Amino acid sequence: METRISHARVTQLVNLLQCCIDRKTHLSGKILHALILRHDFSSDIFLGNKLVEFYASCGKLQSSRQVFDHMPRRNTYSWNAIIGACCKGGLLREARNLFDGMPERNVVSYNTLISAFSRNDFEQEALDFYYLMKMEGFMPTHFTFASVLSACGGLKGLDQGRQCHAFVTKLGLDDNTYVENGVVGMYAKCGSIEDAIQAFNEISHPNEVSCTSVMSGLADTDHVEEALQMFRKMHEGGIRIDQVALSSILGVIARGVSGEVDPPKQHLGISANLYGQQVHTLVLKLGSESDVRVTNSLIDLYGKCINMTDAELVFATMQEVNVVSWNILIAGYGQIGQSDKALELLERMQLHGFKPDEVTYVGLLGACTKSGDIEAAHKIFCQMSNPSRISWNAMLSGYCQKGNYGEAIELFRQMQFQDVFPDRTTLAVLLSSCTGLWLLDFGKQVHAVSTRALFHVDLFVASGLVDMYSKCGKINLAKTIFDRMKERDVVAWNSMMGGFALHSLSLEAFTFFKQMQEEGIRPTQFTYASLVSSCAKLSALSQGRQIHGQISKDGSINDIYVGSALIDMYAKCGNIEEARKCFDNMPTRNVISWNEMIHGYAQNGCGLKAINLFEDMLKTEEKPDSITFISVLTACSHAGLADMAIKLFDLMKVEYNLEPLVDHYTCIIDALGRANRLEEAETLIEKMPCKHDPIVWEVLLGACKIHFNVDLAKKAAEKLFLLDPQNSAPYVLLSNLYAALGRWRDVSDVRKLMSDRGVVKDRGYSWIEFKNRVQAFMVDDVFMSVHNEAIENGIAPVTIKLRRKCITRSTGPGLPAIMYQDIYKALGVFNLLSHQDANSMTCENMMSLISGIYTNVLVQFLACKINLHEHTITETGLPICLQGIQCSNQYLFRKNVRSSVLFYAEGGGRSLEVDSPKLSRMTNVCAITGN
DNA sequence: GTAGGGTTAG
Repeated sequence: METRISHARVTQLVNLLQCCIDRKTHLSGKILHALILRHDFSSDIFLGNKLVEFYASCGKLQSSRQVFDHMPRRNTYSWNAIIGACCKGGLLREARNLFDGMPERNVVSYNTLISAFSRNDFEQEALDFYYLMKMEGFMPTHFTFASVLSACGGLKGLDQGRQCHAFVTKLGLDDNTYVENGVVGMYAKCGSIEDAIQAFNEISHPNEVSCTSVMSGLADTDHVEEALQMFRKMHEGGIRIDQVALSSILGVIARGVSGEVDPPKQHLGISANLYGQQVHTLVLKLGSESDVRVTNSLIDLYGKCINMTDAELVFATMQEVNVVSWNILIAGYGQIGQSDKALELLERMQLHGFKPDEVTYVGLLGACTKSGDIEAAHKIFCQMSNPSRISWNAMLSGYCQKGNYGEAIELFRQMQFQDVFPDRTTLAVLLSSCTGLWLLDFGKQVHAVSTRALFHVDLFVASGLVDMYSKCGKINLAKTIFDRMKERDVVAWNSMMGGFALHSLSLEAFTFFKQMQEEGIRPTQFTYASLVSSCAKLSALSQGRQIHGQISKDGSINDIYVGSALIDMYAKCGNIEEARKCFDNMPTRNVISWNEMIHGYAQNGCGLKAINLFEDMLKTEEKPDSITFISVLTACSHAGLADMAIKLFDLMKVEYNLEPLVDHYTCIIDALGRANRLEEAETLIEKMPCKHDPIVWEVLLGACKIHFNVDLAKKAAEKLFLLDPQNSAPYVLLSNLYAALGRWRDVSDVRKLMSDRGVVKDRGYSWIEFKNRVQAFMVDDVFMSVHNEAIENGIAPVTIKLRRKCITRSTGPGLPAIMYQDIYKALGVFNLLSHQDANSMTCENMMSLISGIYTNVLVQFLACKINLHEHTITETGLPICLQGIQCSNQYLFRKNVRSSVLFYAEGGGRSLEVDSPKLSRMTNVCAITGN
């Protein structure tokens, strides 16, 4: 009797407690607790369990724990209740300890833990518990799979996810809505959108959860348009649009605007604001404006649409605001570089009692960086008490974006002292700083660290490595890393193509461009800039024009770097009017554009125009830099304006505070040399800080050759023998000077000296654009091997007629043997052309042809053969594109200046840094034998 | 008694 009464009492109390749990009424529950104690019911396990649950539901974890600790007897439910309470309160470690110590577990114990770990972003731990559960012989339920599938999605663990899916089907649990949605969500999160859609289609009654999962999955895989359609279908199909769906669709639209989507779908950007307003209306209609997460998504979208007015408006009318809302606003202003507004918001939020968190500071850092105030960013960074890796990264990338590479590297050192470990972003930023400073050794260290941390296969890190190695001169290493990459995006391709362009591996650049388009990667302005620069290096005008056309269609034409590259390309192809047209059409110009145009005039022998343009530039905001002066000084020397060169040289030092580099001195020596002011040039060299740099002596020697000054030429050559013993240039130059004077004995003496000392003339390469293909020719290489390779590869070989006898007779006696060989080689190339299609030969083609070949004599010889238009020969006797290449190398490779100047000016034979195995691998290469 | 889809940053 007594027990029956107490049993009824207990049931009554349990029911009352359940009411308190449902309504989270703390006070009433506490009164019940008091009642339980007073009537000595505290030994009842069921009541004790309910009390644990009740306190947990009110967020009173401590009380929960107290009840549990004082229970005289406990069962599995009691343990599950306290574990659940800890999970609810976020004390996962505590929950785990309790789990480990409980005498007997059941499926619910596992499910509770799995769910909690999965929801708190500890997906791997959640899976570990799942595997443990199976090992201990517990059968997973639909509750288990709902969490486990979600964990697989969070880990992007497609394989584990598939295994779970299979197991679900095997157990026949695949008809549960939660599990079905779990499967869809898992595939969507893993990026396997086709599987997600298939799983979705197999659901008999999809609900708002299923639809939202697919929608987000579509957006994450750049199918923004389809994601929008999904939302429309959902709306029309009468499926409930809840707050999660609203928040998600706003995120989808925001994605379409923030440039994370391929360019063709970017038109969403234009209408995103409109879409935003439509969903905004829906939010109001459904009464969801009270949900912070929905309104936060809304202000985020307005912010991304650069519609800060509406963003502020929503913010002002929000019923509830949290830190995230403030952060979104700050990021919105940061994105448009309004750091003052962002800082003002920081003050406002603190005034309203909100404590800025890490995201706030990162947003502020971004705002300051964007507005260019990197010192302010650093100040904010210093105020942060314990910056996380993300904040360090934000600061590092701020420095890197502004070109403060040294600071970035220094900051990284500090980061290490603080024991903050780098991640992929850190390494990528660091690599780009190494690249900026050409710190190959440091870059290699970063490579080693990346490899150890297994980041070297990461898309961003690997692209950074490719860029670092190629910009630091290790193009083959760059290529190896590129080849080993598992996935490649447009940035990776751009890095590689930029490397090829930089190293004058233009044919590789073209091949890669084709390949990347075949793989469906859309080129960006960086791609085009590299490619156009490659065209420029080859003087490949028709390819250049084609690319120009594609650029105009693609909309990259207004890019400042693409524009500058086009100017360079046209100028190098001798098409100065078109270069100027590009320059005039540019919506904005920077110092690079000006330099490129001035340089273009200079290299095309339009010295005065270059100087005039330089004067125009001085009237604008843009300040000339070191390179501007190289261009304009080159112009002076080519135009024979030695005094002007000296005047500008002084201006540069005095007015613009620019320290003259070897290149500037070289220009001055060249200008004086061409003007036959050789003694003056010599005196100047002696006074120069860089008088031991071989290049200046080479230029002087070149000038001596033009003006037949044997004494000074000998002196310069002697100097070069000492400074650069393996350089063949002084021997060739000197020998050619003697040859020009008919001093054949001296010629053979120099040749003998050269061979005695083991100096070998480097090979030169020539190339030609013909029938829309760029063909490269290698001098002094084994013609037949390449020829055979071409046939093996199914490339139609081009016939080359060798008419040695004929040439020897036609040019007559008097020229040295070496000259015959050169002419013979050149004519080999010429015959190739004339044999194929002499009539269609354009002036540009011819310019391309001779740009790679030899001496003044030869140029004139060929010029009269094909009636080359008069204006293409400049006052110095060198063809336009020839000078262009000379200058282009000065621009990029200081080390090659010496060889290229000589090579092109005199036919010494040293050429660009092309390694022969690479060249012979080119499919469309032809080589011409010497001897 | 335990479950699924959502907001800010690099």
